[in-house]
Amino acid sequence: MVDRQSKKSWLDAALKALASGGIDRVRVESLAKNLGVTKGSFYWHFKDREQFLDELLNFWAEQSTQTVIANPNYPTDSKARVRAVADDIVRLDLGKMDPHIRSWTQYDKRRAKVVAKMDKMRFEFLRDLFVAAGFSTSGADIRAQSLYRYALGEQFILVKESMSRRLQRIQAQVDLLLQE
Amino acid sequence: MVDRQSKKSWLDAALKALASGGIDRVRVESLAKNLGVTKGSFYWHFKDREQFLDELLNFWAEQSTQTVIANPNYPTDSKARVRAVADDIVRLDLGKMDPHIRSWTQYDKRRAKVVAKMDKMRFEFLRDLFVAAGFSTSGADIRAQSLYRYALGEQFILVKESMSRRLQRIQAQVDLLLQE
DNA sequence: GCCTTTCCATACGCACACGTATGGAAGTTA
DNA sequence: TAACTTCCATACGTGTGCGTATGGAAAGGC
Repeated sequence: MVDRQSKKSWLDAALKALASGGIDRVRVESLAKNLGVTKGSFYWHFKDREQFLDELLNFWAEQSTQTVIANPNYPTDSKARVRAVADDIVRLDLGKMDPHIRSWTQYDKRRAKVVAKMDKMRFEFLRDLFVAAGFSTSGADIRAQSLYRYALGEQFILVKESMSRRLQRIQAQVDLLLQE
Repeated sequence: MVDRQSKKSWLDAALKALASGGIDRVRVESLAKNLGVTKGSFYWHFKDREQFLDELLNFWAEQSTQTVIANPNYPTDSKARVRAVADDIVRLDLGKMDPHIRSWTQYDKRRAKVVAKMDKMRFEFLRDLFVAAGFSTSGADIRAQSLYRYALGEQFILVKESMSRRLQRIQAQVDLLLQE
């Protein structure tokens, strides 16, 4: 009658809830209602809400990593690759829920570590792109820092803009970073 | 015995709570406990929590505006002014609670408007700095967008870094933006 | 000194959400 | 088919937080 749930289906629902309004919308009974089950299911799959939120954070980290970093379809030309990645960052709304994640984990040391690790991974991914494009270590560093902050900031700007304008803008930013 | 409270003391406490863990830490009874009163006081000063949160958002907007934009002590030299502002952005942790604000208001259209207005003000303030530094309209535009996103992103990076390193980095970023 | 206004305490009802206890349905194994 | 495992429903206790009703203390006006 009612489909059986897996851990993943709970985590998927939780990610959606998180994106739609922050961590305090990730409620056991609310998710259960969305999934068409009761919390009896939840407490069979998970110990409690805290442990569930831990798994949720790891789940988010995995997904975010694979979305961009693990994409195998980028151009081989190093500068074109930077542009393609920048494009994806905006287009995929990669991390439209970063504000929720960060607002949630900011003062939770254990969880902040997971996010810090993500930041490190993402940054190093970008830095390697600039290194491949011929910049020195320090030059690639500052450019990667800049681009990553731009990407993060992009998600928090609440001014409405068209996608084309946002793409155009990040490309202008990349132009600035790639020059000289 | 107990000091009488004003609207402002409630809002101050709420801002602190917001910064310390997001909007769901802004609870009437919790704030009352911090202030050493009961919620009887709260409901005398405010209609309900919703209206209070509205006032809180405006309160935040005012404070954020005055902290940097209304600072009268910046250098007169246009490029030095950009550097001074960039310094303040990092040093004052201007908006260390932007993630909380944005996670909170993202899908609340009415409140998102307030935040969007803030974004617009901040951006225009930065853009005017670059215009004063001699850049064209479009050149100042892209640079201001870049710097603003950098400043926003700066608050969300959870990697621990020393203040001096952060200052050094944003100055390098400004160098990049000011060149040519 | 009395009255009014300002501000807060106390007590209550209510809704929501967590976690647990227990039973039962559906599938699996023997 | 009987026993066992997997997964979920139901019901309950508890805590927390919102909002209201009401009384009372403190301060100023008359």
